[in-house]
Amino acid sequence: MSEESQNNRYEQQKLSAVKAAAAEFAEHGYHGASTKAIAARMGVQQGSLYYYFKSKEDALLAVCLFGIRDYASRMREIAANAQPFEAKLLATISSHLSSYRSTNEALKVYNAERLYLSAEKRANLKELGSMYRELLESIFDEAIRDAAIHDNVDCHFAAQTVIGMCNAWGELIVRDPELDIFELTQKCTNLLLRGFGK
Amino acid sequence: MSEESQNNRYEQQKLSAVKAAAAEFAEHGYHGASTKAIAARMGVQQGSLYYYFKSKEDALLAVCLFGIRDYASRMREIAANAQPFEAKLLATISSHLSSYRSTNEALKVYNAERLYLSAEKRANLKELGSMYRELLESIFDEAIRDAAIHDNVDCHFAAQTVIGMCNAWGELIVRDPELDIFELTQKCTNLLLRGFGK
Amino acid sequence: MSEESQNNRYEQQKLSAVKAAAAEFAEHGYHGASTKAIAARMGVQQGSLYYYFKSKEDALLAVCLFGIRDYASRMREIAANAQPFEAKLLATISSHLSSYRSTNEALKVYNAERLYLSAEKRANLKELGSMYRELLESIFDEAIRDAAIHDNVDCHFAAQTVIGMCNAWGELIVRDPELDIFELTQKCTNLLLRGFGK
Amino acid sequence: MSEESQNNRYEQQKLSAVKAAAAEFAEHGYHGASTKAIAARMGVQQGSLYYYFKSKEDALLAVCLFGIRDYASRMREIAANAQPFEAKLLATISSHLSSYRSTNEALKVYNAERLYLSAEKRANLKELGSMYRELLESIFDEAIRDAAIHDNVDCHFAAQTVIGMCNAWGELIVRDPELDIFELTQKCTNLLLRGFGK
DNA sequence: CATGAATGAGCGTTCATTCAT
DNA sequence: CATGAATGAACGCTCATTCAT
Repeated sequence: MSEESQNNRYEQQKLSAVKAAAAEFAEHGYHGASTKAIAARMGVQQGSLYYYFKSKEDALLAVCLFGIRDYASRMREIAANAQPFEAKLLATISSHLSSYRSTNEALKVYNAERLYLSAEKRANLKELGSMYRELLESIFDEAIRDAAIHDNVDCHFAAQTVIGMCNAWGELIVRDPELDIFELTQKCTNLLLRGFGK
Repeated sequence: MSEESQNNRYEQQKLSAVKAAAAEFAEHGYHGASTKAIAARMGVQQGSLYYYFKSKEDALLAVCLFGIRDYASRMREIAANAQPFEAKLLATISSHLSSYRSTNEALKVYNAERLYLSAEKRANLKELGSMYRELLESIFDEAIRDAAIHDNVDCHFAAQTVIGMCNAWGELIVRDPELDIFELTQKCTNLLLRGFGK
Repeated sequence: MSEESQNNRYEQQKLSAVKAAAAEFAEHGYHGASTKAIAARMGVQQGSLYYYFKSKEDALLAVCLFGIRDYASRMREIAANAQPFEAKLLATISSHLSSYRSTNEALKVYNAERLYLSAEKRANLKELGSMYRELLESIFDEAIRDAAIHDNVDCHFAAQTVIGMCNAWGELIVRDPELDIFELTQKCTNLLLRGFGK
Repeated sequence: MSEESQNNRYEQQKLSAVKAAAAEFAEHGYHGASTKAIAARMGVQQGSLYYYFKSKEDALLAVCLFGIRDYASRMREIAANAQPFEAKLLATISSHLSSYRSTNEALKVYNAERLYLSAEKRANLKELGSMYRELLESIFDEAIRDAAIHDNVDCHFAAQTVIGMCNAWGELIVRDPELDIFELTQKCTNLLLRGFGK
C-alpha cells in the first residue's frame, strides 16, 4: 500500500508537471519557455523536473500526448457509433472545441509546437493525428455512401478543413475564456452543413 | 544615380534580411530562431544584422508587417469593388491563400509568432489585422443587405471563420509546395457558400 | 551541522565572489572589468557567477556595500564616544585610511565606480555615505561648541575635505602596499589641526 | 590661405573631437564610453572619428593632455614667480580648482582614467604630472628655507596632499556647477596654512 | 574629409542539463 | 525524491575598427 501511495504520489506530481509544462509552452512557445519557469509553476526546483521528464523535449512530447489522447479516443467512439452524419459531425466538433477548455492548453501546444519534436519522438503523435483525420474522412466517406452529402465532396479536403476550422477557433477559445462553446459548435456545424449562402 | 543605387543597396539588403528572418522564424519559431542563422542565411556576419534591425524583436515586427501589408491592402481593394458577394468571397480567399506562396513564409510568421511582440510593437499590426477582419465583416453585412446570404448569419463569426480556415490551409500550403491553390480556393469558396450537405 | 556547513559554503563563495569582483573593478573599472575575469579569479565558470549575483551591476552594488559597511559603522562608534575632538579626528582618519588596506580594494571601487549604479541601486549606498559625512560634520559642530576649533570653520567644507583627503591618499595606499598608514594618519591629522604654517 | 583655412578647419574639428571625447569619458568612464557616442556628440559619423584619433586609446591620451597641459604650464609660472609662500599656495590652488571649470571635464578624465593608458602612452603624461608635483614640492622646500612654514613639514606629503585635496574638490566642482570656486580656494588655502585648530 | 556598410571579437546573460549530497 | 551548486554552450547584442566609395 505504501508502494502504491508512493506510486500515486509520483503520478500526481507527473501530472502536475505536464500541466505546468503545458501552460508554459502555451504561453511562451516551446523554445521560449524555460525549465526553470515550469519548475517554479509546479513548485519544485529546476533540477527536480528531471525526475518527471528526461529532457525538455520529452516534456513537450508528454504535453502533446496529454493534449490529444482523450481527443483521439473520443473520435474513435464517435466514428464507431451508429448515428446519422449530422449527429456525428456535431459530436466531432463539440468534442474538438471543448477539448480546448479541458486540457490545460495542451491541445494548443500540440498544434503549435509539435513540429519542434525530433522525427522519432513525433512518430507516436503522428499515428494518433493521422488516425483522427482518417476517422473523420471515413465519416465523410460514409456520408457520401448514405447520400447525406453531395458525392462530389473531397473527403480529404473536408476532414482537413473541419480540423483546421476547429483549431483556429481553439486558439480563440484558449485566449478568451468567455467564448460560448455550445453556441460556437452550433454555428460551425451549421456552416459546414449548409454554408452561408441561401 | 550613385545615390539612388546606394539607397537601393540598403533597401535590397534590408529586404533580404527580412526574408531571411521570415524563413528562420517560420522554420524554428521566433524564440527558436537564432540571429546567427538569420545572418548566415543572408550571407553576412551576425553583428551586421543590427545594421538593418535594431533588435531581434524588431526583425519579427518587420517580418510581420511584410507578411500582411499587401494582404491587407488587397483586402481594401476587394471590399471597395462593386461586385457580387460570391465574387468578393472568392477574391478574398484567393488573395489570402496565394499570399502564403508569395510572402516567403512571412504571413505564417505573422499568424504564429506575432503574440511574442511586446504590446507597443504589436500595436502597428493590430490595426491592420483588425481592419482586415472588419472589411471582411462588412462584406458579409452587405451580403445580408443584398439578400445574398441568410439574414441570420453572424457576420463576426463568419469573418473569423473564413480567416481561420484560410490560415489553417496556409500552414499546409507553406509545408507542401505541391498544393494547388486554385483548386483549393474553389473548394473553400464552395464550402462557405453551400456547405457539404445536400 | 551539515546544514550549517552548506550555508557556510554559500556564504563563503559569495564572499569570494565579492572579493574577486572588487579586485577586478578596482583594476579595470566597472565597465572595463569582465564577468569572465571575475569568475576566473574566483575559480568558477562565467555563468556560475550568476548564482551569486543577479547581474554585473548587482556585483558592483555588493562590492560597494562591502566597501563601506564596516567603515560607516566604525564612524558611528567614533562619533558616539566621549572623547576630545583631536582624538575623534585621529580615529576617523585612522579608520578611513586603514579601511583601504582591509577591504580588498572595495572602498576604492565604492569611490570610483558607484556613480555607474542606477539611481535605484545607489539609493542604499547614498544613505550610508550621507550618514558618514553627517557624523563627521557633527564632530566638527561639537568641536566648535567645545571651543576646540575656531567658530568660523565651515563644518560642511571641513567634513568634505577630510573625506576627500583620505580618499586621495586611499588611492595611493591601494597602489603602494609599502605606504605606512600609521605615519600617514599622524601627518594628516596634524595638518588638519595646525596647518603647514607657523 | 586655402591651405591654412583647411588646417584651421582640421584643428577646430580636432578640438571639437577632444571635447566630445572628454565629455563622454567624464560621464561614462573610458571603458563605458563608446566611439559612437563621441562621434554623435561632435556631429559626425563613427568612422570619421578616425581622422582625428588613431584609436580610442589615442583619444584618451589626447583628452588627458588637453586636461593637464595648461594646468602644468601655469604651475611652472607660479613656481618661477618671486612671491611669498602664501601667495604661491593660493595661486596653485586657484589654478588647480578653476581648471576643473575650464577644460571640459578633461582634467577629471586625466585623474580618473589615465591609468587605463598603456605604459608607453602614459609616459608623456607622467612627465607632466611628476613635474607638477615636483614644482609644488619645490615651493614647500623654498618655504622651509624662508622659514615660512615649520621645518618638519614633509614636502612630498604636503604636495601630494594639496593635489589630492584639489582633485577631490574638483570632482565636486564638475558635478555641481553652482560651487563658488573663489570661496573654496580661500577655504582650502586657509586650512592648509592654519588648520582647523585654534 | 567623410560616409555607410561591414566585420569579428567580445560582452553580459540565460539556458538545459548534471550530479553529489 | 529533491535539492543546490555548477557547468559549458549558446544567446542577443555592442563594440572598436576598417575600408571602398
